[in-house]
Amino acid sequence: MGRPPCCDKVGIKKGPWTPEEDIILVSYIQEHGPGNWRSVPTNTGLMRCSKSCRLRWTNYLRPGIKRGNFTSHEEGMIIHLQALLGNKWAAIASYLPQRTDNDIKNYWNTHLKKKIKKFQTTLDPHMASSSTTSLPSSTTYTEKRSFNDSTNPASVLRLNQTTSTYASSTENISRLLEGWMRSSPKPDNTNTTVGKSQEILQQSSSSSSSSNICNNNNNNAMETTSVQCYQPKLEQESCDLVSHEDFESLLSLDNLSNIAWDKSFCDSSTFHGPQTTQRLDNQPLLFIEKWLLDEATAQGDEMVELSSIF
DNA sequence: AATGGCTTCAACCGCAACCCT
DNA sequence: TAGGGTTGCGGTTGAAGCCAT
Repeated sequence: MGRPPCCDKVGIKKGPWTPEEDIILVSYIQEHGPGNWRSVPTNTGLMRCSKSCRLRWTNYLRPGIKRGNFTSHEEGMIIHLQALLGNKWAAIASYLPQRTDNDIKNYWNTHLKKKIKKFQTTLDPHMASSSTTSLPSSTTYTEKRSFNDSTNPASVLRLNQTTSTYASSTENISRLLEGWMRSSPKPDNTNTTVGKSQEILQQSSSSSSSSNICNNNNNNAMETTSVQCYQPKLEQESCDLVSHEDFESLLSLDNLSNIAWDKSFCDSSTFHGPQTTQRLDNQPLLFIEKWLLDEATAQGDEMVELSSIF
C-alpha cells in the first residue's frame, strides 16, 4: 500500500493563496531559508501542504522573479531552447533565471505554440500538423544579423524591452501588501508574525540594491545583471545560407553536447548560464524569432516579407 | 446589461529522482 | 543496499477575467 498523498489530509486548504498566507510564508522563509518544506505548515500554522508552500514560493514569492509580459528576446530564447531541449521547462528556465518553469510552460502553451503553428501555416499550410521545429526540406534563408548587432532594429528592440519592464516579486508582494493593508484593519506591527513580515517586506522593497530576501539566493543581483547574461558571443560577420540539413543538425541530440557552462558567458558571478559553443549567428531559429518580432510589430506585413524571402 | 465562449495562469496532481538512514 | 521520506518536474485543471454577440 502506497503512502497517501500529502494533500489528502483533512483540513488542508487548497486554491488561491491569500495575501496573509503569502506574508506568513515569506516571513518564515526570510527567517529560516527555503527548504525543509515539510516543517513549514507546522511551524507557520498555514493550513497548506508542504508541496503547496514550496510551489507558492518557487513560482510566485521567490525574489528575483520577473512577472508580466515576455519580451521578444525571451520569446526567442524559449522557442530556441524548446527546439533544443523539448518540454524540459526547468532546464529552459535555468537559462532565463528571472522566469519560473511554470511561467515558461504557461507562456509556451498559451502563446508560443499558437504563434509557431501560425508561422508554419504561413510557411506551408501542409505543415501545420507536423512537429513544431521542422522546416520544409527545401527551406533555406539568410539571417545576416545577429542578436548583438546594434544596427539590427529587432536586436535593439529586444534589448530595450528586456531592460524596460521589471517588477520583482518583492515589489509585487509589497504592492499586494499595500492593497491588503488598505482593505484590512491595521495590525499590530510589533508582535505578530504578519506585522514582522510587513516590516521585512517594506524594508526589502525600499532598499534599492541588495534586498535579498533569501540568503542563499542572489536573485536581486541577477536582476541587474541578467540582462547581460544572454548575450551570446556573436561575431558580426554575416552568416551563410542555412539549409534544412543544418537546421536538423542543430536540433539533433548530438548538439546538446555542445552546450557547456561557461563562466565568461556572463559577467556576473551570480549566474553562470549555459552556452552553445557553436556560433549562434548560424542558428536558423533566429529566423523564427525575427518572424515573431515582425509579427508583433507589423501584423499585416509578414506575408509579404515571407514571400519575398522564399 | 446579460451571457456564453475563449484565454490565461496559479495551483494541483502524480510520478520520478534524489536523499538519508 | 533497500526502503521510506523529500523534493523537483511536467502535465493538467479550473477559477477568473476578457471579449464578442
